Amino acid sequence: MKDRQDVESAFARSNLRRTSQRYDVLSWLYRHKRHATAEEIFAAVNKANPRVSRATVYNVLHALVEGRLVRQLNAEGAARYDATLDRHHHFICDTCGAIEDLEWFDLPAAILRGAAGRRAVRETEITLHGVCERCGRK
Amino acid sequence: MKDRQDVESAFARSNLRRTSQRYDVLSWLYRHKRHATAEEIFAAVNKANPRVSRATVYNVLHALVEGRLVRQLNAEGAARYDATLDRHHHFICDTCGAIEDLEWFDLPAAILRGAAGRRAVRETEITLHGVCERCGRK
DNA sequence: GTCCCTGCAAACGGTTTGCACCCGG
DNA sequence: CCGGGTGCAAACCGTTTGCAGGGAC
Repeated sequence: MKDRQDVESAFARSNLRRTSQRYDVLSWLYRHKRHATAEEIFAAVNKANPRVSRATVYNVLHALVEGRLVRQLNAEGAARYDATLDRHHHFICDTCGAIEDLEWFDLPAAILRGAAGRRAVRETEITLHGVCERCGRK
Repeated sequence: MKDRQDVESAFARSNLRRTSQRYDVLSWLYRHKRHATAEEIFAAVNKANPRVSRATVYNVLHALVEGRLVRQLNAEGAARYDATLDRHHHFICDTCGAIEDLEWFDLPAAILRGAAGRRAVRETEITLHGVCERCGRK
């Protein structure tokens, strides 16, 4: 099963201690939808394995973000988490609040260089805001 | 004095009822640094005019965002607010957490169109993450 | 064996709410 | 005068913390 290998190799790559709770959270993120809140993750993972507490889900998410296995997205209300299997940007609907993924594209290098000046850029985050297809049809 | 005119004309443009609390908040945003949290705004405005309560600052900020006079930035922890006198992007330092403004630049139209598909885009938000000049020098 | 991780519950910070009063149009 | 805006305090929700016990390496 592919998921399991992905999770194990992610731990191997990352120098993070592999605990069952970390395994459960990361594997859930690989298997489920992006943009989940910590609370959603806690509910799902704790249901499957009650040996995972709320505080630990928060701890684990921080560790995974720190180890670059998971990406944190600051939205209104609660933070949202994505396993970083592939890079992508986001679209947020003004009307219904849905967060949709957009395929990855690069900011042209010349523009990026001009904008960044002397700062060292690690990541470019692009979020489009507007009206999603579903809301636009009404 | 220029500020006052800006604030008044912003209310005229926006169809928002002009109350003294709204005036105080918007005028403070015009006169002070960007990226202030609601709490910072409350502290400053309430000090100058105790007739402004915390709840009202939150109400007012929502109304101003709704009326497009102010932009809301979702960062870690608390939301941050900018009066939208000019458009700009942001840089957030991984090390010290500072939020710096970047001059406005457009995402090339062809790229934007490709990314958006059929969605109606109202705004493009670009946030660069990395290490700021000050932290990079250490 | 050591240190880091975990579980629990209490605390915390930012934000929202309910309701009576007030003021702008 | 009407309807939306305001002040206050309590409630709420997402998140963090302190500490005792447990598991990874």
